[in-house]
Amino acid sequence: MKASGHEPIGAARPLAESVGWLLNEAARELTLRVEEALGDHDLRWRDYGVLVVLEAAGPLSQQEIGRRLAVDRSTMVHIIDELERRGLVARGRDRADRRAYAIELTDPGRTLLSEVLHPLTAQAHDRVIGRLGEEDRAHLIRILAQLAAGG
Amino acid sequence: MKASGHEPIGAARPLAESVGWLLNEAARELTLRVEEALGDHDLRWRDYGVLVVLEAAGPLSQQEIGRRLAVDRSTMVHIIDELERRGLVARGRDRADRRAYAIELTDPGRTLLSEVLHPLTAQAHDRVIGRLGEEDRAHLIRILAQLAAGG
DNA sequence: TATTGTTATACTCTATAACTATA
DNA sequence: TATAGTTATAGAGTATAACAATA
Repeated sequence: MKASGHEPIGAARPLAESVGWLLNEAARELTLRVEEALGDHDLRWRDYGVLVVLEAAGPLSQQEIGRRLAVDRSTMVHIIDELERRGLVARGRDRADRRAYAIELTDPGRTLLSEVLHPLTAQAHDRVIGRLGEEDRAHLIRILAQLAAGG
Repeated sequence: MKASGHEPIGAARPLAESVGWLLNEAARELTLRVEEALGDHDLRWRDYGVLVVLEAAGPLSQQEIGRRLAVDRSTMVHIIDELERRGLVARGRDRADRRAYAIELTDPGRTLLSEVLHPLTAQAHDRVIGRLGEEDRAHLIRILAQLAAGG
């Protein structure tokens, strides 16, 4: 370990200088703000994620939505149950595979998304990353995308 | 809303382009890698956080540690219980306030941190942010610090 | 009165395993 | 035999509220 050619990695650093820590702090705060905003409409971060995925990709099976959001299919059942109960999504049938649903956005779901939820979450985002200059913001997105791509 | 002077914030964007999403993805992956590494020593992200805070700040009360890690004091009890049981921290008494403990790193705790845990977590970090060039890495840290400072 | 640590408790979130209907 | 959805259940993690000792 000592011969790894790196800076002294065992050195005592304040937590506030660790990338991992900072990354988690930033993510937590942003998630918190977004959930605050969504809370007015009794929605969670996850619910919004489902709606956004459907908006971008079109009808998907529950399992496929779960795969994209890293949520187990048994957990997806409850999430879709609730969104369906509120009329934001509908459980259509996949004609090619009758085991699977084709979960789709309803018109009210699509409208809520574009007229209320997107603006709200964008505002929440801005309250956090608005602290950054335009250039830093673009930089941040590019770097994060690079990290995500490597996963 | 329409007259806010912004880009069309209601536009359908793939989730993968949202800062919030990317931030959470990056944080989750990094945390996962770090926990993988710590798991070999039966420690969690939180436990490591406690040790690092103590290493950087010296003896602190349970509540103060919790405040810095955003953990409730009732939850801190269990975390410190376990770390104490394993001899990594000790519950010293705060002479100025006999209600509070002065939680301190033991010598084995300090040694484990510098000889094992710091190197392990640094390696885990590197496996994630090593994908970035030196310049981007510095940039990322600076930007995240800026975000954190604004909180 | 307020605060530290503690305990018991309850709640949220999530995954596991077993089932059904289809494939 | 394998897979989508479902259900019941169990586990982890956490916070809330009340209590004792001390401030």
